[in-house]
Amino acid sequence: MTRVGARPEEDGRPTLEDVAASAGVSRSTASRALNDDGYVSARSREKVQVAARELGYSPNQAARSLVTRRTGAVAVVLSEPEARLLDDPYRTAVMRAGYRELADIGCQMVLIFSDTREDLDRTVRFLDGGHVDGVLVFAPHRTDPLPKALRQLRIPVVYGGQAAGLKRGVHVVDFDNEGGAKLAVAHLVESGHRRIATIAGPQDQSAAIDRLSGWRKTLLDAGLDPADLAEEGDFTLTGGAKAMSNLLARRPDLDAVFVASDMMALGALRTLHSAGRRIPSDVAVVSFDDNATLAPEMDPPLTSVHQDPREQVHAMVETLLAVMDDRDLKPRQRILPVSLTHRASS
Amino acid sequence: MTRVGARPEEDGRPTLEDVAASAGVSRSTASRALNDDGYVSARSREKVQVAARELGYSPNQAARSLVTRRTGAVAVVLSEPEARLLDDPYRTAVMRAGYRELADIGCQMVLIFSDTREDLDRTVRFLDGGHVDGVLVFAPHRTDPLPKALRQLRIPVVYGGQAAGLKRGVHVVDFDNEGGAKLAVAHLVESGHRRIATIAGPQDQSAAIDRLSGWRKTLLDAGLDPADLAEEGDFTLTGGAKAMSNLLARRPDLDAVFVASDMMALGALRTLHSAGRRIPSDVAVVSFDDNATLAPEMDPPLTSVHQDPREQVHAMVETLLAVMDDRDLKPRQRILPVSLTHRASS
DNA sequence: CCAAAAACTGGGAGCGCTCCCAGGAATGCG
DNA sequence: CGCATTCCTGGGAGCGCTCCCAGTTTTTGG
Repeated sequence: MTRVGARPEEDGRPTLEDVAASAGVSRSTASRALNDDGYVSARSREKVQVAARELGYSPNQAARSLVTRRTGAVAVVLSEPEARLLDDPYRTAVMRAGYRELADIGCQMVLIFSDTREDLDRTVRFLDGGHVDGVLVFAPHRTDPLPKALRQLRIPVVYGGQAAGLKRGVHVVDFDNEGGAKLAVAHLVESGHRRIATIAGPQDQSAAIDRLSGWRKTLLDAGLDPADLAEEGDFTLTGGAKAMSNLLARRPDLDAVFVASDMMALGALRTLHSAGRRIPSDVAVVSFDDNATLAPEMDPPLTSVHQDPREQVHAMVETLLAVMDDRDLKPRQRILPVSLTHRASS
Repeated sequence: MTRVGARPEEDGRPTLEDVAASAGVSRSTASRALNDDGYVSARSREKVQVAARELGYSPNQAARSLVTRRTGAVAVVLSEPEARLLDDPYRTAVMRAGYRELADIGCQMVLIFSDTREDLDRTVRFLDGGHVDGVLVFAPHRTDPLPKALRQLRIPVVYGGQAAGLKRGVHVVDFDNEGGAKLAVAHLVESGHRRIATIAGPQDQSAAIDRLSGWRKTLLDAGLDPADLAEEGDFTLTGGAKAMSNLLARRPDLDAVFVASDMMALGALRTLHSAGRRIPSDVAVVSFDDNATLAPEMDPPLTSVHQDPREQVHAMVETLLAVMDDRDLKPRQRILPVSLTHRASS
């Protein structure tokens, strides 16, 4: 067996020891040079960096995290039935935002879809296995068993939106859903509308519940009657379309509708168009999400309650870092403000 | 300092040594029992399992992968400009499918969005850092510098769709884009249509190019003239709508259109509706993707060329496993067949 | 010019695991 | 009953890294 060179040839991956040898310094010095901490002379640092580049060195993460007890990875868990997820542009935006925000702090995102019962076990096992330093969880459904299962975790967890069944003791970053709905409906009231319907989201989700209650409260405050004017959708396009036709059938006289998501609004618009209603003159429409690729692109462009996924994830990461810094930080509940983006549909 | 118990209390995480001690066996035996390999007596195995459960033991993955040289993770890289990605339901489906398929073989998916120039460096560094055992790459754009950069990787890579600028030497699983387009257009020809337009995808992507050429070839074979009947979209809803109105302006006499994606078809339908054309009697529409949450839900439901993301990812994972098994497997180019799903739009 | 401080270096220990190997216990068979 | 075979066990080495510490060199300043 003829083998050229020393260790690096063994399996193609040079180790820190190889770099050190090639640079003519010790492993310790090489480590200090590459992580630049501690005292290293400019000469040594230079030599080490050159050697590392020449050998194509990249540190073995497993070895590093074995001793540092840090993985440099954060999990983002999306707990939602499959079909929903595909349809929900807000979730897509969240993934993207998660990736960016975590990259900004030098962390890798590990995306986890948790849906079925067996997913739950696997998810918990994974998260508890030391693969990641922290977890961001989106589990909108109130009956979701995941949040309870996550209590046993030994790593920091931050929730995006209310965590099912865990009022206290967890870190949450949510949007002001009720406030946003009030904003939207108040705007419709001020514009002179009197028969303001709503297409609500599924009432097993806090966000949907809060948006519905915001609508109801604002109507009552304005002395308007909400009876017969609410219909529940499922946050999908077809769900929105169906809810809209139900509403039209029941209350053909409605003059405005507050829709709890952009996607459902897309469906509602389709129904309104084929029913020959003009927007906003016959029926004004205001929705919720203000998704960048949906709301402004519709016909007509939608007035929508603006919530920025990036902002939410940013706040979540901020909280996560705080918890990693101080393990028994007292639970933080942050409610982010929302605003109304005014467009042609109202 | 009063401290109860032994090591486990130190930082809350019991080690294999702790489990072994608690079970009254050696570390080696405990390891064998938990990974069930080698010889372990039923008695020992039982004791170890009980101890592990009681202590809430979960193995330290860093330590394990340090010695096994396996991480149990596979990266899925999506290289695409931000805006595109949000809009593209096929990509969402790919993420989901990737998660499922990888979970099935006991691997964790690490999702990576690579978009900007700096992403590229970070991505390569990460992939080469030993975080993952293999990579699945979706880089549809021909000018994308990523595939070239990935050549230096020391771990297996499999591409979904043609890899930019790398004809040979890489593993690819693609769909038969040209064949699918031919299927679609042939169907329109057989139904008696003669002025068959197309809304193509961006011509910097292989898939889009192949679909366009499939359309062209089929027309020529049928003795039809493709002149003035092709318009380029960008795979988005609004892009599809715009392309459709351009086509209508140029060729008001068109009687069918082959659209290169469901999303663009959604836009095209909108334009056709507001132009008062009836579907399929005035204009027949056939699209590409057959996305489960789009094609069947449209008005009318779309005839579409069916390609299953799950099938593609499955084949990619299969290939990946083969390469991990045999590092210098000769490059595999798999082309998956597609079929036509017939619905009301044609 | 010399002691103290600061700057720098290398070796050793050890993170928690798997794998190899030597040795002991149980079992088989002539 | 003796010996080979299978079964089972524990100890040791070592994966590649970081951190600690002791030792050496350089710089500082009275």
